Amino acid sequence: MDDGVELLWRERGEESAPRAGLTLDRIVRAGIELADAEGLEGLSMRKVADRLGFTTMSLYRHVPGRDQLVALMRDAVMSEHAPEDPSDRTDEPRSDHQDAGPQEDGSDQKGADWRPRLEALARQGWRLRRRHPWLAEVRGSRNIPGPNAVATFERMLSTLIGTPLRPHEVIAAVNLIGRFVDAEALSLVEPLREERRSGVSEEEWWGARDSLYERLTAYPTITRLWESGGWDDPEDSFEFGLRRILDGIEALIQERDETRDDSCRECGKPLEPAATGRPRVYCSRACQQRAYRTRKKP
Amino acid sequence: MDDGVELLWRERGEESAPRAGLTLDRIVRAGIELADAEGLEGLSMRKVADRLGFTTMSLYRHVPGRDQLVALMRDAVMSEHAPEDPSDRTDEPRSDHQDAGPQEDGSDQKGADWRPRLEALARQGWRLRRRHPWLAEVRGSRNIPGPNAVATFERMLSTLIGTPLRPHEVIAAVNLIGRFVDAEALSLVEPLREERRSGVSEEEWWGARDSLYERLTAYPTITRLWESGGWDDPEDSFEFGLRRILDGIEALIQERDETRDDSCRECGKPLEPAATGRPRVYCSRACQQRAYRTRKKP
DNA sequence: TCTGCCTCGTTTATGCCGTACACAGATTTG
DNA sequence: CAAATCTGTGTACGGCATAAACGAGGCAGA
Repeated sequence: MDDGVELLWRERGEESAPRAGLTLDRIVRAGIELADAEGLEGLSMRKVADRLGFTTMSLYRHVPGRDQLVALMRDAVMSEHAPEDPSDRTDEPRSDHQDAGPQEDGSDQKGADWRPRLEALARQGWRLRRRHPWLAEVRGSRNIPGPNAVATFERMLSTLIGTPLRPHEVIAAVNLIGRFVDAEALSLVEPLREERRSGVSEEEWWGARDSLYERLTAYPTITRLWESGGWDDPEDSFEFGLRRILDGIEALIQERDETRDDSCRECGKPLEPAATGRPRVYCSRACQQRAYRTRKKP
Repeated sequence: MDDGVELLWRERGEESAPRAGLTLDRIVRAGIELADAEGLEGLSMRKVADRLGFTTMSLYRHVPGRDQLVALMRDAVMSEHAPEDPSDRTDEPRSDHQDAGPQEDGSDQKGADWRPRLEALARQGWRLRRRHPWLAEVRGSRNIPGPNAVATFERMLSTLIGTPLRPHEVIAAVNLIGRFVDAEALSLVEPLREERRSGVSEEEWWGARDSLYERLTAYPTITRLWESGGWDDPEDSFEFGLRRILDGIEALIQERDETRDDSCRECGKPLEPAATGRPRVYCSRACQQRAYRTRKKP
């Protein structure tokens, strides 16, 4: 029954006992260190407790169970606003944007700068997952988002809300990016995990699989690509994928831009064009008002 | 040391003992049934053995270990060429394509039909993963591909090899699609797994998390999207994502098409344009020959 | 000062998991 | 016919999450 919502969203006050004894924070920090070093499957209640010098069961006085510990670790780690990594080509605009909230303050129209903003956020997620690869290993459809996860989500949504995309498309696009980053991160961890477990490097292991490669010569396309060096220095799969997906989203925005007039900018429902005068943008007075209010609020 | 390559690629002959006794095939089939019903984490050697009426350790006479069993299950399942599911919108062309091999037989130029072909293969993978959701749960970077996995890969590559994409781009694009299908499948399984484990439906569970939703009202973009019904009937995330990614690939192909002349069609290296006459397509006589040979071979 | 409760950590135990190893019966091979 | 090989069994180990009962210290009120 205890799902950890309260734990995740608790006020982060001063933990009263600074000296000895277990605290939630200490447990979470130990968990993060452990997972950084050994991956999520290397994270066991025993090991966390050992690292802190307590017995396994002592942890359960502070955390309901392993799953909730992981949730706490996740949110803790998301609060590290990963600083710029110079090794990233970041096309991020230097001007600092307001973190959240659409910026239809007149100066730029219809969120034209969505792409660099969204790209920067995707890269930030990517950087975070390279620092803590186990993040991508946290699976499940019932991960309660903590404050930091929600803030990131909010920020990503806000990049697209100024575009002509319909509400459910904004959400779908952001989810797509999110899943993409996670998928890339996952295929980044897996080699690490295998190397840890086996002690054999990836390259070495695959190199010892000659009997497999011999069979592959029977496939013409694979062989042809092999011979023309397609595997010699492969594309950076994150960069490649991100670009493709952003291009795809851009194409959709373009499409919506051209046919903008037939759907409400606020709720996405189709709207019949006005017979005379300026083309309509909202399907109803209610939507117009709502848009006005939200534009005004923040 | 036994990695299962031989097992995966063994000739599938008549298993000599038809009556009693354990066989690899029986074990693999039992494993598939179990995983279909209980997911990959519900697959244990004990349960497989029980289902067959043998002891746990008897399995190890036929399979080196759990991991290799899973690999065998994977390849077994990939041989089911999933028939058309009428619930899919399949834009697959009706004319049956040769399964493998580039088709530069003159009739169609530069693989213009790559998109429906690649899309059909992605959908086929998606169908397979809906039938056997545990497929997406098989993780790891050292999964030895069986004959069926390689055949699928070959077919996907062959759709793009006729395009102006460079070799490493062909590979990156196919990998992107593959990871996308897996990621979607993974987020399809997870709710199932949670429901199995907890006995509570997804909807019910999230519905009971009021205390979370209240906190969300503090985020303007989320609230705005919520109020305009963005979550009411969400986009089909597989369809949405697939379209975006294919659009992204299409954009890249377009780009390459326009600037085709500056890279070798065979090896992708940049090539200087011929001073006179017809623009060059290959960077060297060697590449030209290689292309000719591979065009001729199959 | 005594009493009862509350917090925190410990001890013990249950039931899963993969699989190493020694053994036994059957079957095949020399 | 004897030896070797194949197949299946039983037991055992070390790992995991966590349930339940227990004990020591602090602290409030009588």
